[in-house]
Order: sequence, then C-alpha cells, then structure tokens
Amino acid sequence: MIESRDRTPLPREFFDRPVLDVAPDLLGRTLVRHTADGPIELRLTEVEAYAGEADPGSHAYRGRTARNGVMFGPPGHAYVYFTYGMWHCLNLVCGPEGMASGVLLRAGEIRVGAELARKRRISARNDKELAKGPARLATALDIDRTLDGADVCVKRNTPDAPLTILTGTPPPLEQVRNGPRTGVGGDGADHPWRYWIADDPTVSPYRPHVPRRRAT
DNA sequence: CAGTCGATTCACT
DNA sequence: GTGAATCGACTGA
Repeated sequence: MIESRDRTPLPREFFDRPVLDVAPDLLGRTLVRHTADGPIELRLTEVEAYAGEADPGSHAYRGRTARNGVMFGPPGHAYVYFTYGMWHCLNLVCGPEGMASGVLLRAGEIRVGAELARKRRISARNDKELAKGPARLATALDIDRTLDGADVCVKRNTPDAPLTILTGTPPPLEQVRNGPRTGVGGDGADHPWRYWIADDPTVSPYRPHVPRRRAT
C-alpha cells in the first residue's frame, strides 16, 4: 500500500539544518502521537526557535545539564522539559549535532483523536483551545518526560514510535509570520524567532515575559 | 543545601 | 487584568 506524499515521515536530514531554517518549515506539518488508546494528530501552527548555547533565552545557554542533555545530542529527537511544577513542553532538536538548538512546538490544530485530547484537556472550552499553547499541546498529546530523547524520525508511520512528524501540508510562504518569542525575557527577548500561520485560530496569544514577584 | 524561579495555565474580579 | 498553583532544576554560597 502506498502512502500519500503528505503522510511520509520527515527524514532526519530535515532536522539536521540550522534551527532558523527548520522552525518555519515545521509549520503545517503533522505531529503524530501514538498512545495506547489510539493516535492523536495535530497540524502545527506555531513554533519557536531556540538557537544553542549563544541564545540567552535557551535552556542550553549555561551549558549542558541533566535536564537539557538531549538538546546536545543528534537532531530529530524530542526534548521534553517540566516547568512551573505542572506542565510539560515539547521541543524538536535541530542540527548540527552539539549545537544544542531546538524548536518549541507551541500550538496546533488537532486533526485526529480529538476525543482523546478532550479527555486530557477538560478546561478547554472548544477544540481550538485543545493545543493552543505549548503546555496545552503537550497535555493534549499525553507528552511527559518519559518521551525525553525519543526519536521522531522513522521510515514508516507505524504505532511503534510514540512520536513522529509527517510531511503534511505547509502553508504558502506569504502566510508565515514571525515575531518575538512568548514569555522570553532578558537579552533573549528581542529575537523574532517565533513563527506562526497568519490568522490561524489555534495560534496562542503573545505575552511578554513577566518576572515573578519575590516571595515574602 | 537553601533560595529562587520558570520557553504556563487557570480561576476569578 | 491579576494572582495562585506547584515542584524540580539550577545557582551560588
């Protein structure tokens, strides 16, 4: 049986490029999460690039640690981190290996398995909100630290791999927007490395970084 | 080893 | 628009 072109998994070479090339190219691609209850598929509408140890906004800024180790490894793998004591966020590691760059998957449109996603996203008021935001996306797709380091590049799209990326249907170039990264402060705030599809209702709202008030 | 805070989200005013 | 939730990683002493 021949799979249609847009169901073809993206090869590792796709990710083995500079992160600023990969990030906008991920828009419109299909993220597939194989769970025990069935597949959940999402069309990516919003991403953010984090460009290695030289990027003050990146987790890799202060070098390799126990948490960010996967970012320093080969491209085409998932970097999943836990934050705010509650949430997980999913990144895809980009090349070249050792540069510790990655793309944060911020939002998307659930195309398959919405019933499964709704069960995990009780507070979502409608299906546009199921994966509107990086932690919401991870929650909807049942992603946690057990997927940290998972290889997202496979030869065929089978349930064997927990997480894969298919070719999908990228938007025309004129529909790609970019601007400052959400919630990133300090010297990393100025880089316009957030990319999204224009006028897509699943894209999350921009919010500047706000330092938390000190504990009493 | 204690203090600080986060690539966020949600409930509430 | 504002503040709470919640905990592990990271930092600096």
